[in-house]
Amino acid sequence: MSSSEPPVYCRKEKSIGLLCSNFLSLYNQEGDGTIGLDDAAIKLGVGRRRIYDVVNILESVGIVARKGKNQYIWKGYEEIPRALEELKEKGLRENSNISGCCSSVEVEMISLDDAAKALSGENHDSAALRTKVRRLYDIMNVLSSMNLIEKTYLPKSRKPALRWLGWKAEPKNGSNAALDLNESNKRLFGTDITNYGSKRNKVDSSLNWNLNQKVNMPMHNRQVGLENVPDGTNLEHRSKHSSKGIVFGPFAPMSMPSLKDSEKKRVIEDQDNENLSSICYPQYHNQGDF
DNA sequence: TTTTCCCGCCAAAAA
DNA sequence: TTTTTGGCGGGAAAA
Repeated sequence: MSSSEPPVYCRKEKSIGLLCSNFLSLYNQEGDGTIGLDDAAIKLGVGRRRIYDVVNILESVGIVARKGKNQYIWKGYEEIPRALEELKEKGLRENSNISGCCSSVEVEMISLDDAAKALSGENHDSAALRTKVRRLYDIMNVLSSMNLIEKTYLPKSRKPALRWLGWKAEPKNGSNAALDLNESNKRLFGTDITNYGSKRNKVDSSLNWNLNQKVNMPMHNRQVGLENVPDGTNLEHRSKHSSKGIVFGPFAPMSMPSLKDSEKKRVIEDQDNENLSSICYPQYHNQGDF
């Protein structure tokens, strides 16, 4: 009758892409550089499982590195080129070429199911492929939240695809060959709180939806007001703490090694399964480090 | 309807 | 053993 709160469960507010953005915003200018998983989970208002999702991908890209149990360290965005290059080297080393695409060593755009196909080797199980696609969505969302890739569609087939964006180091403007991700960025960070403890199908309408407002903004000037939801005990404080105005650092600071047109989205394949050998491994094998 | 993909069960590695 | 990591797929929101 009277009190009719919009009890709509909004799925987008719980996405890992958003979680990744918040994670990066939170730990970017931490001088300490230490990242505790529980701390991150609490501060970002999600369960530990979701932190693993984000952190694993960030690790594969070099932004963070595992330090120990429940401990990661912040490496920074400048590690991205190096990490991607290593991933590519390893991918090329262990696998002559990827099954599926055999043109250049790098592709700037592949369809989703081509990627899933490549990740599955010769396995043509529809179930396995579907699982792969699900993982791919996860990875795509975090990588695109960092503007490393972009979700698009094939021009011809209208099928979902990913395009490599990277840092636009295009020596095309005639200026210095430095990077310029100033205005060429397409998809930008969303900045919201990630979780407020509402379930999937049922919503607790007893909390305020305090969403931040900046969603589209170049990365250098991105500012986030982080809201911590302390394990869902009292989430009744509205967004008013602007004290934590975090400015998102530039993606690639200043001294970017001259990365050629290499570094493709090999990240995805590698992080998902590093062994694209002749045989198909139905099992994942994440980072071979310790 | 199909596509997208969040949630969390639960098992494999660590501790 | 307990705890930490993280595959994996159900199934519901979104398109």
